[in-house]
Amino acid sequence: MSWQNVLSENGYRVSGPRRYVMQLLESNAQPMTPLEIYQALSESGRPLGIVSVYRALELLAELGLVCMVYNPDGSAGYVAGAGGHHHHIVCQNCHRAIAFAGSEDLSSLIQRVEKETKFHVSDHLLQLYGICPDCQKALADAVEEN
Amino acid sequence: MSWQNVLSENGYRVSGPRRYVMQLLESNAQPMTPLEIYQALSESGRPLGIVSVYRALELLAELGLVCMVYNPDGSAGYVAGAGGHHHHIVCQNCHRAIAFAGSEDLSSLIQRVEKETKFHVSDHLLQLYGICPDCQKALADAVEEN
DNA sequence: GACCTTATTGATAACTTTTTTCATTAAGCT
DNA sequence: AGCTTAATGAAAAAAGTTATCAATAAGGTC
Ligand SMILES: [Zn+2]
Ligand SMILES: [Zn+2]
Ligand SMILES: [Zn+2]
Ligand SMILES: [Zn+2]
Repeated sequence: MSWQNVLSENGYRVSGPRRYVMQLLESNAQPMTPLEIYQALSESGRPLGIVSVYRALELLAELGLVCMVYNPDGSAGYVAGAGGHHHHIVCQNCHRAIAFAGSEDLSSLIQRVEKETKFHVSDHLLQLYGICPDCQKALADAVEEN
Repeated sequence: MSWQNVLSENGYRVSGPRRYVMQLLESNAQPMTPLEIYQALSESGRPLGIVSVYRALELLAELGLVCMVYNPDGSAGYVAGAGGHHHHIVCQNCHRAIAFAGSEDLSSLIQRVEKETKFHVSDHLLQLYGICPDCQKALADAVEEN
């Protein structure tokens, strides 16, 4: 189901700002802050109030159409969400964030921790950090040049 | 090594504000925001500028003595860090955060994702969410009363 | 313990980010 | 095309964070 349909079927309108924000995030793998989104859209001739960016993000996040990605330094940004349970792997060099399916097997870990802490685990947050293929290549080339 | 020693050995002084913040976080399992820390300390007769809270947290985080815990809603707070590689499990009811050792086995997951995405994985962020033993009991009791 | 040096603090102000308010606009429906 | 009302934009308020600099106190020396 397209994000337009998700909006409609939940009784929300497919408005300009929502479309701009969604399309921008879909076209850009780097997580973006509200301000960055506002600036990018303004520069590309899609003037909208920054307030609308905040409101669009709030709604899109609620509907699971975008999600937050945390950087190791604690800063965070939004990326277009893949829908369903998934996680992101983030490049520490170019900050690109790629989703990977949540079919991971954490069950043995979760069982161990449940036994250890007596907690009941029902959810989790997982992100991987590393270097993307492009940056691996770029970094390797840079070394060669020396 | 105690956090006092970590400060000293890195050339930092064990000052009042740093002590206040560290002791508060050590005595409180719930992640706290800078403002919450400031208010709690003010109320308990340890007046300090909120600026000092920010500065203390920045330094303590850099030294790995405190760390950030993310709530499912995107908000975040600081808890006293256990040192070394570890993660937190957070109670969705009382927000208590307990550390668990990072001896988890994510290697098969990481290998799968590396193959899938061609990324080189070098780090990760993992948090579990659930219900702590106390809250399990409290919630069960609440049901019985009906 | 008194004294010295200098890292650290606190108060203020500046700045950034987020939320509120409300009149105006436009999305979706008929 | 016209209607209804959700959604937007501009401005202001509120909240959160960072910068500045004189005053303070931590840690070392005598
Ligand atoms: Zn990269
Ligand atoms: Zn998962
Ligand atoms: Zn609990
Ligand atoms: Zn780990």
